[in-house]
Amino acid sequence: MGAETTDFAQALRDAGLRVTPQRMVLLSILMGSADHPNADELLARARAVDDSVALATVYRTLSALEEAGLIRKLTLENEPARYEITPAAEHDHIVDIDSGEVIEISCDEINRLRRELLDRLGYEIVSQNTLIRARRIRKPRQAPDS
Amino acid sequence: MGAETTDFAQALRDAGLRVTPQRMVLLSILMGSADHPNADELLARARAVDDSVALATVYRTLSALEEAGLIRKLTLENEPARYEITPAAEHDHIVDIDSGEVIEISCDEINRLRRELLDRLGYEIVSQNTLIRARRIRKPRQAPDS
DNA sequence: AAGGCAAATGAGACCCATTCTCATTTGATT
DNA sequence: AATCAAATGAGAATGGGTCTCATTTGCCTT
Repeated sequence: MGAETTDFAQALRDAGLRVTPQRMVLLSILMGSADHPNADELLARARAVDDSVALATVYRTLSALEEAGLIRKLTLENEPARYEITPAAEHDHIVDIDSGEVIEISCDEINRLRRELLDRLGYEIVSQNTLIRARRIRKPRQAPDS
Repeated sequence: MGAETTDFAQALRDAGLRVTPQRMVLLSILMGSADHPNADELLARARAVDDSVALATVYRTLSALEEAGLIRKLTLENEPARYEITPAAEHDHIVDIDSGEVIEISCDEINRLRRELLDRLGYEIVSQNTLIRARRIRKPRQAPDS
């Protein structure tokens, strides 16, 4: 029993990584985060659970999880990188330049066009990262979620 | 006269910036570069013309030129930012993960879709940066330029 | 053409996100 | 339980980028 816990441990093992409390904590924090925390924020949240976690371990774990494809790193301009669980559906990110908030947008059509375009150029996409800096001008026409 | 030289000086003045030899050198280097140099490379190229240019000036000038909209900063993952003259036609960038080369792709259709999508969410795009890490799989179907 | 002054520069100190080192601990395997 | 490579904590080191400050220089005024 303890389906989620087992999942994390199994996911780590499947990725060829040892199961350590630090990795379990970080993975569960990321899995349970609706936002996109950076390394410092992750350290703070991890320490709330296990106050011995070191920043170096956060970075090492994030690198390992990223390499294993379990999480994704968002490289922003002029601020530390943020992280998210690898999304099932590919999506891009908007950074609200006034609030600093990061919003996800899914865009299948854009992704399809991009893949086609790259294919025509003889490339295969390894990863892609679209960062849109934008300003809110009004309420959305329709709720983005649900 | 010297149309280009005058153009650079005028562009600087139009942006509310003083015309200095350092800025002229950097602007002309960027204008004449087909690649996407980073700050160190720009320093080296600038010093070939005027060996007193300082790295701090390169960064300050790049910030000023970016703020003025004359150039664009490309924030990459795990490597220093690169710069390019603000393109007439908006385009995205492919980083060839094997060669490190940066390739431009224009994608009007993608840009249109993106603008529409953001508009529907109540946002106005301030700037956008798409970075595609890709691997060459074969020769392009058709030459990308001309 | 000369003077005045805010802006720009060069040099180097500094900042800060991230990585590295190394002594110690720990997970997995036998 | 013993073994040992992998992982960790703590703090030093790295490196891209920014800041400080004394000096220089555009540009404006006269």
